[in-house]
Amino acid sequence: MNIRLRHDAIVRSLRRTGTATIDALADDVGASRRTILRDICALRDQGFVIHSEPGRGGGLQLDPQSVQTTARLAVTEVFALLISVAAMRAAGGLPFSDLADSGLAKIERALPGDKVRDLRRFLDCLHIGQLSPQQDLSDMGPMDPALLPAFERAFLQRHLLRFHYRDAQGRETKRVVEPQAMLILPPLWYLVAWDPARDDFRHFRMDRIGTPVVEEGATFRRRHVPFDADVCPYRDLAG
Amino acid sequence: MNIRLRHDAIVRSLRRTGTATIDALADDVGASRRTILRDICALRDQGFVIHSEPGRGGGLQLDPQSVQTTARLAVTEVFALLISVAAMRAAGGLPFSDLADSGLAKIERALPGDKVRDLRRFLDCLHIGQLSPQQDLSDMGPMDPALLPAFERAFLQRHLLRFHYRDAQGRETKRVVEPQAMLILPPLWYLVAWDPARDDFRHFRMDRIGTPVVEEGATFRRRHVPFDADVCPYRDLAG
DNA sequence: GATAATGGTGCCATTTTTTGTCACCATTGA
DNA sequence: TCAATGGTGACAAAAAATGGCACCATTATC
Repeated sequence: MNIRLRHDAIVRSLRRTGTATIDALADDVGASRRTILRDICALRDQGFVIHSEPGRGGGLQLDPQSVQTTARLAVTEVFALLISVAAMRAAGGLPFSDLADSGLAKIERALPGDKVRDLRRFLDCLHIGQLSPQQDLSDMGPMDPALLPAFERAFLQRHLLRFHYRDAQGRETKRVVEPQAMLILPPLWYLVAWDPARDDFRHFRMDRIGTPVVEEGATFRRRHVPFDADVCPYRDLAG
Repeated sequence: MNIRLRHDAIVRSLRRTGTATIDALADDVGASRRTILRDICALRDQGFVIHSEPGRGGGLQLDPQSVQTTARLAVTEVFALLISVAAMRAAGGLPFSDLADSGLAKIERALPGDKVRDLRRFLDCLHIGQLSPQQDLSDMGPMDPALLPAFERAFLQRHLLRFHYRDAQGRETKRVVEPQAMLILPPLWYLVAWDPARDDFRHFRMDRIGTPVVEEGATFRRRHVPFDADVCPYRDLAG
């Protein structure tokens, strides 16, 4: 039997029986006593909490709280989870935000190294806040999640972004900007960008941005994004 | 080299180089051509999308969208993630809530069957809403995450809960109640319970509940919890 | 059409890892 | 004391992974 299947079988058996002796497990999964002991070691290394009681009447016991699950996640899914938990924390937090963080940390550790670096650099560009209750959301449009890859690429490789923008008054303008940060004020997202044509920062509400095009040829340098009330008064500033 | 490490190395190499030939990969990770081919097979089985182009100028190419990660999560961590994403969605949502859901669905599928049932039943008891801005949070205390297991047990096995409760005026009372639901108004949590002594529903703010004791002997039946404005006016009701 | 570069498969001997067996130790309750 | 239990080390046997080889199919280039 495959070693991973056997590990799963041992966990199942322990969950079912509550307490089991090594010999019972060996019988159950069809392996030798020694192998079971090696498996128990491996499972403990993997984070399962298995209590053992020596002596007559003893045995092995799996802490049900430590039952774990493995899932394969795409990078974008990990990203979405990170944002959700971070935004929730910014919104006031839940008693279990710490637990969620520890889960996410495990997920992050499992990511390939370069993806972690990318993710970190992208997350560094994110600023999460709370929307003031006065904000009028009546005209909020949907945002296309498919935009994300373009933004990620523009942010990570410092490429200029070109898009059409429709402002609060419905005026449409063409923009070529340096994407410097993302501002999240659930449920709104803003792109904070340096607009070279206007020589100033501008905030663009993501649901008002037309399909963006990454300008592969041009790069820019990062600027200090001032997130104070003067520059970022939590409203649409892209006039 | 360990087989898993080599698989990781291959994925890294493919990500770095874009397109690579089998021989180049073999050189890179220090294995034979045959082994690389077997590894590619295994990676494809694991869900990585690897395009291959035969003939001169061909090679292997990893679909960057298919990079995946596996993490082992404890059940409580899964629970915390579910709550965070659900609460975020209730608070207005993010453009990526759907992606987060798809990630969580994968995680949930990987959980052992009985744990999924428990989790569902517990989640059914959760009601997530938004706090009205008028709520005074100045006296908000910390909530002990260690309370969770007791609540989970009480909910799932329909056991009465006994605890001390300190109301908004600071009065302390003893309670023995039927836990019927949890109301989450970030950052506050409420226990919605039927209080047999008062023959009515009561809302208890979680941070005002003393260490709860599960009454193993007594069980109760579930009641319809009315979540309308009359019964749940988003304030502390446990008078 | 020939040729070289590429992905892909089957076979088998060799190397590495995993497994089983055995002897032994420590702890516990009867 | 004794029997039942968890735990460790050593070593040979069994199983799995690996490398090398021959060979096939496809493709671009000469």
